Amino acid sequence: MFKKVLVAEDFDSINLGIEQALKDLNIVDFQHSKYCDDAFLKMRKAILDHEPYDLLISDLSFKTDHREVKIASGDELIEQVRALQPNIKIIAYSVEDKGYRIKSLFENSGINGFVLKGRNSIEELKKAINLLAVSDQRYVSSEIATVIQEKNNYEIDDFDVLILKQLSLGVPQDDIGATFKELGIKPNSKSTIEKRIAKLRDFFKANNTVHLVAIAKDMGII
Amino acid sequence: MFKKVLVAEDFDSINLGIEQALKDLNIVDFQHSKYCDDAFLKMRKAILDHEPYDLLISDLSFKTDHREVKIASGDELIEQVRALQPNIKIIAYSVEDKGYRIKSLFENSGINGFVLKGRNSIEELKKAINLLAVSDQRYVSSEIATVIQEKNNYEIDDFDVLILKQLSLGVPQDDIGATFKELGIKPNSKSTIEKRIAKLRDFFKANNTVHLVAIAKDMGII
DNA sequence: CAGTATTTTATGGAAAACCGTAATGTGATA
DNA sequence: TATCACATTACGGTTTTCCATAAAATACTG
Repeated sequence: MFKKVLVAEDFDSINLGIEQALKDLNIVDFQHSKYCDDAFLKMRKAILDHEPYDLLISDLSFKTDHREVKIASGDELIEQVRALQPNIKIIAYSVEDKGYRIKSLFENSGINGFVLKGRNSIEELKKAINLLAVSDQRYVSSEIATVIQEKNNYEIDDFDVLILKQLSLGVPQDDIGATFKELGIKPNSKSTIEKRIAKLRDFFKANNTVHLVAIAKDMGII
Repeated sequence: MFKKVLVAEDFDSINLGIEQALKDLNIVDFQHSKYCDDAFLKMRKAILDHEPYDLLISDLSFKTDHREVKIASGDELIEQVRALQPNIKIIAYSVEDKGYRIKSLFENSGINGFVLKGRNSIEELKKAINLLAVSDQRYVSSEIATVIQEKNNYEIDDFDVLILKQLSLGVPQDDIGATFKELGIKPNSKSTIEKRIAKLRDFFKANNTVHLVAIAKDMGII
């Protein structure tokens, strides 16, 4: 079982819940940080003290407040921790349920487990901890397991996201091409932009561009 | 102090946190429901048993799952509970931080307190409980207090929200008028719809309608 | 390298959105 | 009832978006 655990989570109420889970597993040596920066510093200090953590449980989104921070999101924290201490096990504990996002966490950020916050998530969290303590398998919340492997033949790429973002900022289609040209982004003709937007409308079954942006917002793509 | 408390909150981790807060206040008679429907049934049963709750702590948004529900959101739950048992104290405990929404909870749904989930929210929750137990004052999280009284000279009304909602659903401006006519909603000419949208664009400093809907989504108005 | 497919760009016309202005309707007031 | 203020509707012209088609550029293949 894990010997030393760090929890990065801003909400105090959830921290109390996680704490309970850890106690149930007889893990007594744990700390938590309400800011990513703090968490990272704790990780680094523990290494210097030759008492490194062997598990990180991290939320993904952190509220912003008066305090200025270097690491603003769990995504960033996880990536930096992975770089700092490659062998540590990392569990993301979040409400995020977009396959697109979770897949990326496994593939790009190198998490070992993903637990979806919800009605039964403390049990899931315990399961994840138990599994990762003894195995190098991945753990994924049961609810997510199906979502994560959905292969929508057409994958939204970064270019699509860029366009959606511009649209949501109120940039007219004509100007998007110009903006891209300035930024050195390759396809940038009015025509191509139009075509992509049409494809996105089609893909998301949106009636018009306003609808498209509303959907993209709902899905958290932008 | 409150004798009997009901907590409506779907996340188990947060429930554990709230539980801790109640224990700290020496409140031992409390239950929690992970679904609004359950919460409402519990409230009703308690009245029939002549042992009604005297405090409801409710989240606002509940995840949807396989289960079919009548009451889907904390907003609805609160309104129905207020109708069922007018004298009960109700605290909304949520991440919602839009002044527009919170104001409406006080004015239309009749909550007595609002506590914003966050890094120090359990303490705030305790304060709210302590205050409402002895007084009929409103309690509002300190962070929110400022936001809530911002008086934007122009108030977005229900008609505006209706239009924004239609737009976000992909209904073309021409058709919105027609839709309103069918529903018997009064101003419904193409011209008026146009004018209102223009006013909203102006108010939110949106470059175009796509931008407007993106902003409205961000602000949680729709 | 020629030939073919795919992507990007260009173009023009139709539809929708945008914008100002004028006409009409409605309610309050004296 | 007359008048004023204001909201609603109507209308026309301009801009932007939408959509189909075609040309040009690029990538792929034998």
